[in-house]
Amino acid sequence: MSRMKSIEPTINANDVASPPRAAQKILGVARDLFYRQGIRAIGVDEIVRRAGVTKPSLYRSFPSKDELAASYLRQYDLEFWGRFDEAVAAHPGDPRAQIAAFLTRIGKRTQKANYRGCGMTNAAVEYPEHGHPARIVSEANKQELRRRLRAMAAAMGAADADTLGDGLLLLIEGAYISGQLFGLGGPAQSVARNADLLIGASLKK
Amino acid sequence: MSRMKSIEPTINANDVASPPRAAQKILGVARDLFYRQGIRAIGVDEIVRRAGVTKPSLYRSFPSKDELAASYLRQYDLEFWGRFDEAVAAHPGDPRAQIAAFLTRIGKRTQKANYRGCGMTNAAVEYPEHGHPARIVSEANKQELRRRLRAMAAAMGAADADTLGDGLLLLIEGAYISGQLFGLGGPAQSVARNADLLIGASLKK
DNA sequence: CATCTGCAACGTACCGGTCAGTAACATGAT
DNA sequence: ATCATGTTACTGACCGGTACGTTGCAGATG
Repeated sequence: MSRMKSIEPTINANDVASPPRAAQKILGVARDLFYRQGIRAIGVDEIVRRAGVTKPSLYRSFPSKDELAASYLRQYDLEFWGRFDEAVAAHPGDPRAQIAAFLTRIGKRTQKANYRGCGMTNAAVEYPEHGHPARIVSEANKQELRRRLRAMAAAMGAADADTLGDGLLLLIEGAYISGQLFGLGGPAQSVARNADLLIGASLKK
Repeated sequence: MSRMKSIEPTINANDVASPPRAAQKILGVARDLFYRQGIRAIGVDEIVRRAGVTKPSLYRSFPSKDELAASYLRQYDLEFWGRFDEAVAAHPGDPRAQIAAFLTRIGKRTQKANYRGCGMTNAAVEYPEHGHPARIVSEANKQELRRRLRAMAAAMGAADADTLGDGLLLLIEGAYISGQLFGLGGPAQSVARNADLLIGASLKK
């Protein structure tokens, strides 16, 4: 804090538990490669090569590749809820509009090139084994999403809130998958419209 | 055929265009392991070991592991359309009931232990690279499914048939994924109910 | 000031195991 | 004898992971 270098923010000096610089580069590269090509498809050698570091640097910051994948997903989780809460905050007290905003955004993202769906969902598909570090993060994220969607469905006044919340979750997961299965012009672009139809049908008593 | 062991049905002798006995054993084992654990997670050594054969036997019948995976998916494709057409045939001329039957069956399957979703969908997640043999089979299956769902939506008299067809596809894909993400009691069990609500909302002008 | 010391972050070089794939040979039926 | 099938034994590349030496820098010592 005392010395000023004007330029160079010096990411974080030694204030609190500074992670090694290499760790951040590794996580950044791993995040990119894991998302775009899959976790199993990427070896640690390629990660360290692209990050410009070496393997021991990776294993000093992460106990294993599986834990590196889990770290990637934990960061993904944070960003996911950031986007979700953004949509929620944009329409205070109006859960239907919140869902619409969130799904409209998903629908648009699925139409961008190199879209590869949800990193959480993909990781769970790649690692079906129960108890895998990456899968644990993924499952926790999905269960929290289910909880929130059901709560929002209840706040909308749905007759069967749990069914509507689950229906919205199915549409969302379907959009993630369809977005990477079909390219441009795929079914995922209609996720917001279909969700709105489903909500309408679930509200009318 | 001469010797009788009383027990032992001797699966198929050499009747017609006999594919090597080993090839069928290999494909059977591969199908099981690929579906339950993922294609990338299973090595060819484990396949031949569990099939009781050796590696050259595999590579005489299949040009590569990727092509073996594609063969697995082609068989999966056949069985998939078998189930689909079964639901269709059960309700002639009533596409809404056909969809309901198909989705009810999916909803039930997702609640069985060791359910791992759709082998096609999973393979596409495992192999994001365009042009991969397994992915080609998977994409073709999904595009045909989309075409049929849209046609059925049109036959129902939906105002926007393409949107409804795509919405049904999103629900189906969501059920596949949710079925393996959440265990028992997951959102996938409500897929038929949500689809029916969506259909109802899409039909009423 | 110059030098030493301690330590964290880094790189070199390597480990055994497994990956997909293959060459060369054995077997068994016709 | 021929030919499709099965087997043993191997390849080079890559997997995740590690033992160990090197570098750079902070603070202490003279």
